[in-house]
Amino acid sequence: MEKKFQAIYDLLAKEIQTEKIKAGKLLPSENELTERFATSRETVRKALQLLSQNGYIQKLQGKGSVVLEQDKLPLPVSGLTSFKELSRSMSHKVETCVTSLSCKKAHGFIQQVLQCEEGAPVWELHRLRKLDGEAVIYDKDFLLEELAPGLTEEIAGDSIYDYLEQELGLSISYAKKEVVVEEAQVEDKAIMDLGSYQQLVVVRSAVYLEDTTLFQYTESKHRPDKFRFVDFARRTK
Amino acid sequence: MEKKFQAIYDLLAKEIQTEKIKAGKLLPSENELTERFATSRETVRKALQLLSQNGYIQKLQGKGSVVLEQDKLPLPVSGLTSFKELSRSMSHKVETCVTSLSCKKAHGFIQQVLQCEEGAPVWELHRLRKLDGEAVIYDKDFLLEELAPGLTEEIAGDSIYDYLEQELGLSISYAKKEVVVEEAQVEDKAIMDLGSYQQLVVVRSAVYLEDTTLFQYTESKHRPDKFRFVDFARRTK
DNA sequence: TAGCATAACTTGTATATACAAGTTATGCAA
DNA sequence: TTGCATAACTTGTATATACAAGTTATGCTA
Repeated sequence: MEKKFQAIYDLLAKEIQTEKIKAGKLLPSENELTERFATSRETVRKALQLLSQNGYIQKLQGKGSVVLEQDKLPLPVSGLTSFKELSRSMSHKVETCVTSLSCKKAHGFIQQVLQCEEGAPVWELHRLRKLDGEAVIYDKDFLLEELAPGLTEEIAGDSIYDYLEQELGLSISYAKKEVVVEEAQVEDKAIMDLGSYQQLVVVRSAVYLEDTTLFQYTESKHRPDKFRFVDFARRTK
Repeated sequence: MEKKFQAIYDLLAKEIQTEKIKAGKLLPSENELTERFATSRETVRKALQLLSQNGYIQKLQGKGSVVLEQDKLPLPVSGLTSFKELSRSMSHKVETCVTSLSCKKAHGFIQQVLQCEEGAPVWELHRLRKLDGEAVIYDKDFLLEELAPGLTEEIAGDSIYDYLEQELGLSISYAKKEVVVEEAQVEDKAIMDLGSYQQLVVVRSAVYLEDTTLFQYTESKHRPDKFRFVDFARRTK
């Protein structure tokens, strides 16, 4: 059985997305929702909390839950969205080209960031991302071989996250991400359509599994004019 | 009386920060904490949820709550951190210089983004941020005059958020943020120490109050080599 | 000893109840 | 009509209980 609060979340999220409930309006009260879904108020509140965290609604004590504008709504919560998802929201033609996939022995920098044994087998995956025909993003992924033994070029060309979660049953838990601007290297210029750009936006991210082990390290280089990062931050404290 | 779960959160967060509880170790179980704080399990769970959201711990069903590494812990949750906070975590000399503060009548673009009446009074605040003596960040803030009537240059030179929250009692609720790279304008080059850089990282953010009204719009231009954005994303769904 | 079922933990979900705190509409009184 | 107390909403916090689901250690059995 699917979790109840998740089901309520999905249903309400869809109603907001399809504008069945319009922005600016109030959601039905917690008590009404409790009755409608034949559940307890706490369960409804968990669903509403999720909606709030993901930018669908804004809760106001004493008033109710206001539905927020959705047109500019950023992706779930930045940081774990794949290129595929990203392109779905923009309306562009997207291609992914695997330029290399090899299994190497970890050493030096990679061994250090992945926190694995010296010489442990590690997938090194290079992917070139094209947006409307132009090569504008270059990804280098490093992931532990023992955790994704069946990786192939075909799989890698699709969404890696989908493969990890659906096929391997690994559940990705959280990611740390850093965004900086760096000088384009000679090899970057050879691979990507950089035009006269001399700098690249570099996104480095570490993906952790549920057991807190570091699983994947990615360096993603973006042509500056095609880079866009959207973030939705909520005040917690 | 302070909220109980918040108090528990503060206490545990401090213990993690001061490494009284070390990274990699498990937190006491929910039942133990319930007893220790003489409260109910749900209250403890709310505190733990906050700790998890802010990257202090990682909850694992059946095992417990693992304390995460804190050294690389990014700022609270990106998006609402002020320049002052940012500089505190890095160890650099920081200066803020208010280059202009004026109250203008809203029109055109600004009237549109702030969603206010044509001609409504709006503060326009320009600030130059220096890092170790170099002018590397230029902020333009626009905020509704009626919500911050007593703004002065002195206040603006400090942290605006502190002023809004502590002095005016306004509670900031959430912010949308966009990060892109754009060509440096002639006036940018005149104001900032750009060297040979031709592009700037531009962060545009909208700050909302609890009643979901847009309150402040900020455009922050960063010299690319001094820009760094850190994000901590947690899988929600 | 080795293997395995099980007991004893852990966190996750769902329910019910009570009252606090904030907002809004009602309706009485001046 | 105006003003104000109040009632009737809303969401927020705190508590108690029950069972599900996942992990780990115990200890029995072969």
